[in-house]
Amino acid sequence: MASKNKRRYWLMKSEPTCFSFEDLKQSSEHVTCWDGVRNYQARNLLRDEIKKGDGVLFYHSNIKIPSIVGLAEVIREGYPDYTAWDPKSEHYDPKSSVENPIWFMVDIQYVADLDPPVTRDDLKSHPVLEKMGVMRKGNRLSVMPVAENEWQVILNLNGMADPFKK
DNA sequence: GCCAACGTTGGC
DNA sequence: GCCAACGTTGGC
Repeated sequence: MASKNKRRYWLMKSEPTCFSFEDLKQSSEHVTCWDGVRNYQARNLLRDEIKKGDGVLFYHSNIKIPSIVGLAEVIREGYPDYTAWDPKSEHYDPKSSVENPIWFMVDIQYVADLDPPVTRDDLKSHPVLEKMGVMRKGNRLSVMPVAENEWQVILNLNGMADPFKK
C-alpha cells in the first residue's frame, strides 16, 4: 500500500477455436467475462491481483502459429465465476457455491489489434521476450503476469503508441 | 498425431 | 502425506 497503484499487465491465453480475439471484438460492448479458469494459481491472480485498468495481451494457443493477436483492458475486477454453479456448464464445479465461491473471473474489453500479430517465433527470437512466462516450457497457466518492459517491447515491435498511456 | 510437462485424484 | 495413475495442455 505504500506505493501508488500501478497499472499491471497480463497475458491471457485462449484457443481461438474456443474463444478468439475476433469473438471478443464481436461481443456486445466488446466485453467478455473471462470464465472457466479452473486452476488455483490462475484463480488467485483473477481474484486478488488483476485490477481494473490493467492491460491484457490476448494470446492464441494450440494453433499452427501461436501468437499475441491483440490488446484488451480489464474493466471489472475479480468476481465469482457463476458458470461453476451451473450443472449444465462444462465448467461446472459442485464444490463451488454462491456462499463459498471457489472460482473467479474478470471482465475484459477489446482495445486494439496487434497488426501484424506477434508470433511465438517473434517472441523466441527476441532477447527480452524469449524470457516471457508464456515461453516457459510446460507452462499451462491461462493467465500470467507480463513485465512492463515486455509490454513496451511488444508495442514497439509494431511501432504502436501505448494505448494505455495518454 | 506425438509427447513432454504439469495439475489433480485417489489408494494406501 | 506419499506417489502412481490419469487427464489435459499446447508446442511442434
